Amino acid sequence: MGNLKDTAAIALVDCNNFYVSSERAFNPKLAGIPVVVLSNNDGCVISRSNEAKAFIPMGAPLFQYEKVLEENEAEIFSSNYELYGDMSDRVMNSLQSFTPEVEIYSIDEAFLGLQETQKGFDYIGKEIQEKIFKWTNIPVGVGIAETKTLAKIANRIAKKSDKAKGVLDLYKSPYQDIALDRTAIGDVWGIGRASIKKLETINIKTALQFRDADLRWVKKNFTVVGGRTLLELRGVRCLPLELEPPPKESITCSRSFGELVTEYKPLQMAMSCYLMNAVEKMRHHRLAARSLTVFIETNKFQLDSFYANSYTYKSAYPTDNLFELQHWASESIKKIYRENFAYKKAGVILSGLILSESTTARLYEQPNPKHERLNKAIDEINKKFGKGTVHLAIAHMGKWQMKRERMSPRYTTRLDEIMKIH
DNA sequence: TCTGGGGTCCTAGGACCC
DNA sequence: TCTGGGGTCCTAGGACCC
Repeated sequence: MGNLKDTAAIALVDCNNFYVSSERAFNPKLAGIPVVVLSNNDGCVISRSNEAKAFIPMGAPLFQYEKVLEENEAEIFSSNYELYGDMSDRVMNSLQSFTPEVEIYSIDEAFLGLQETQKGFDYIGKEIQEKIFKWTNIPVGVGIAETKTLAKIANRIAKKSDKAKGVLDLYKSPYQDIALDRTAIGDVWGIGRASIKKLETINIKTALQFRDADLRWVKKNFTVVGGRTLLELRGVRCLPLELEPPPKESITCSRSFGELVTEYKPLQMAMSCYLMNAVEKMRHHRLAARSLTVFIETNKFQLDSFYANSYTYKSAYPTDNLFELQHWASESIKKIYRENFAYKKAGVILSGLILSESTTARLYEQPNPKHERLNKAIDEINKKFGKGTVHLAIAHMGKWQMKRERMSPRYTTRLDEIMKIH
């Protein structure tokens, strides 16, 4: 971390409407028209092209907007995470060619550490934008400033303003005060709904007002987190670039069902399926879990008949063995399942994760070596033939599976779907 | 009929210990 | 009788992020 001290500026590179842009990257017919991508289960709109932003809000439930979408001749896609994940890798790999100081912050965002050069940051920003588009077909915005929080603000303005054309350098800029004055407090990274409300009562409405507020008061009312945000707005770097991804603390797999589930059996099957996903990911990271949480819930929009519960199974012996975890899961579901409820959603959380090679030897119960070999075999097959090729017998399909009625081909990761390009 | 999923960090408060 | 006080660990829940 010491070598990062001389990083002059931080750039935030953020893909525009990332899921929509990924769809467009392989389908030129989608250019210039309204396009939206839906959440799992085709429930909500989670990515919109600029044309679609004019008439549909973020997070809009599809059923409320089907008519509007049709009137505007919008193209609608189910989410295709294999495609987006692969496009994300391409963008992130491309960014590495500009600097080794790349923090992958999310599927569509990265922070870059930039050194001062003669070209100037604005020039570098434009270069990044141009090359990423050339190499991946994904348009990005670039915001540059002293800190992550300021870079976020620069990025936001860069995307909104026609003049900036997606790149804005606010590093030691005389325009910083103007930028902060025009940024609503709720658009500051780290300031959410609850904080907006609290700040309203003392008449703080802009990023500039927050920056110039009393630090002690902010710390008292918004903890150290709020204090950091304030200092970052003043140009004091509190959030360093994290070049190595921090070790995972938990892995979740949860889904809403395509159809409501009342019976025990299909619930158990769904849970097995989610567990397999989660365990596959966990083993991929060479981790083992100390505890497993299972949760179920009915439709949260129907409060009169709502039931939700969870149970956490804990063991002194962390495990990465699917069969053992399957046992933990079934024990847990038994404890929280209630008859006569229509369940809408369920999930599993693996937590207390540690590196699997550091699991302590067991004094009494030895893990079954047959199981271990079988687990390894499953890893191999899934790696070779794609996720979820091998299932536990109990994890077979059912009506609870999610709807994905409008999915595009997985152009980049499935050989059999590559040829479907129009 | 239909309303996503996957994370982290922080704090307060209880249990427990000396 | 006037009911210490500090430390640590754990958990639940809030807040926020993409």
